[in-house]
Amino acid sequence: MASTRPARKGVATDVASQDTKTRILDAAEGLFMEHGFEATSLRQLTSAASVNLAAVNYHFGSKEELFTAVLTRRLDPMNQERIELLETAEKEAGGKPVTCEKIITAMLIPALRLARDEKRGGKNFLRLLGRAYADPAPFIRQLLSDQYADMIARYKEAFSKALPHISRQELTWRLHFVMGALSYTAAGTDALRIYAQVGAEKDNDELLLQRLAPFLVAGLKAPPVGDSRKLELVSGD
Amino acid sequence: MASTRPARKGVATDVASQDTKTRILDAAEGLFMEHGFEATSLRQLTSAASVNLAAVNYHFGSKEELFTAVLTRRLDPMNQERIELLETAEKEAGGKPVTCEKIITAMLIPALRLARDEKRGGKNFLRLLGRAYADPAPFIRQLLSDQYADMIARYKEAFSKALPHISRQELTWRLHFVMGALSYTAAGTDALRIYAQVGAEKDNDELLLQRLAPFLVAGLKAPPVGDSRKLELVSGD
DNA sequence: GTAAGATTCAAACGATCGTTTGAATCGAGC
DNA sequence: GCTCGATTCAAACGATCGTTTGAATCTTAC
Repeated sequence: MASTRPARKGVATDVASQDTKTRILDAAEGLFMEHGFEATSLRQLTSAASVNLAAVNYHFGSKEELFTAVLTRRLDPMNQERIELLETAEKEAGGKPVTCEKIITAMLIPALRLARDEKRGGKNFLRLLGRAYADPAPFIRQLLSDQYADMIARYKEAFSKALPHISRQELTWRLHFVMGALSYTAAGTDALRIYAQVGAEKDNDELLLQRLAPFLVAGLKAPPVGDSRKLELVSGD
Repeated sequence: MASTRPARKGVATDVASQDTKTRILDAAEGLFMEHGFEATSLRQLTSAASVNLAAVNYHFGSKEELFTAVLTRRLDPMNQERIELLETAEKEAGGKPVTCEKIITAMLIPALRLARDEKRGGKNFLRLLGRAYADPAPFIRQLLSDQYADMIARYKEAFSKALPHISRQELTWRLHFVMGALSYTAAGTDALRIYAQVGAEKDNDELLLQRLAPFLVAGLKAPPVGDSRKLELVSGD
């Protein structure tokens, strides 16, 4: 019996298992998105994927490792593309700072492309990702932290050059807000049913990002607190 | 040996059950926040509350109804306070529109007050609320929709007067982004461990909202898309 | 064909889940 | 005293969970 991991041997091993593994990953992506990690059972998952119940533990080791695989499959390339787009923009700008708008755009485009690629998860994955952001499970926190560390560091550096009047500390917070609005929007849980009034629109994804980008850029460019006066915490003049 | 409560006995029925119900609600608030709804079992919950396992079903009917009670206990007063603060600001402004800053402040203050009131859940509840925002479970979606409908409608009206150049449709989206940044920040799952650099600060809550408010105000005031030119979706000159 | 390993399969494992039950216990009103 | 409704309690319900097992099946190399 294979204790932890079946050692790869032949060529056919990978090809044959790839099909089963992919079916599991696809089914898991949809079900984890729809019901969450805990509420999705391996039985309904393997049933939806038309594979045997034991296949998950055989190919991935455990339910948690399957979830990790589902996330990394899409997240790794997306964040890689984000970094590449940023580097391209930096080269085009020569030595000068990249504009705030272009940095945000570089950040949003890979997410938009992923949302549009129905063959590769489409909106489902972004919704799953949005959920994962709010999940306190340690293995999820660790996973996201690892996956995002490089990308966030690069973008923080770029924003710092584009917005020299914003302190690093302030920028850290604002990037946090940006990721919050982005992940919440991506999750699209429609908490307050506000989509009801705009649901008739088509091609929601591109339109969504075209609305989100100016909002985020304006927030990032906002004058720092305490510049002119403090926020008034109590109403009154 | 029955109860460690020598408490006063008036209407014994209500007082006794109130105590048990409150202990259940308090324990549930912490555990749901920490592990989520599905991952929290009634056995660990009732054990933490020092009540019998059957007490949850006796007092609340089911696990889902308990979750609903946990949320509404804090959410109802908080949103009520939000509406009252907004009405106060509107009266102070006479017939003129309330400024965007004051509207946002009226929205954030009740959340800040709740986060500070350790006796009534404190930060734990806001984190739980942030998680609930990203949960796709139908009964949670319905609950939040019901709880927020009035408040959101009132605030959208106020923002519409303060920002007459922003279309209602655009405003709907931007309020969505605002709620996203707010709930994500409130959840405070520290997804990317960005707090590490600012963790030394004290009184994080007030400081947090003082940073969040200008960010959101700037985003709300941003010129609408297509005002001067479209967002460039591909990098170029 | 045969051997060896990779993969699939049905079945069961022990554990834990939310909920229900019926008796025991409590407090208040007569 | 007693009754009666409200509450607590231990115990069990049936169901479902993630995981493991060992044999059956398939694939590849000789």
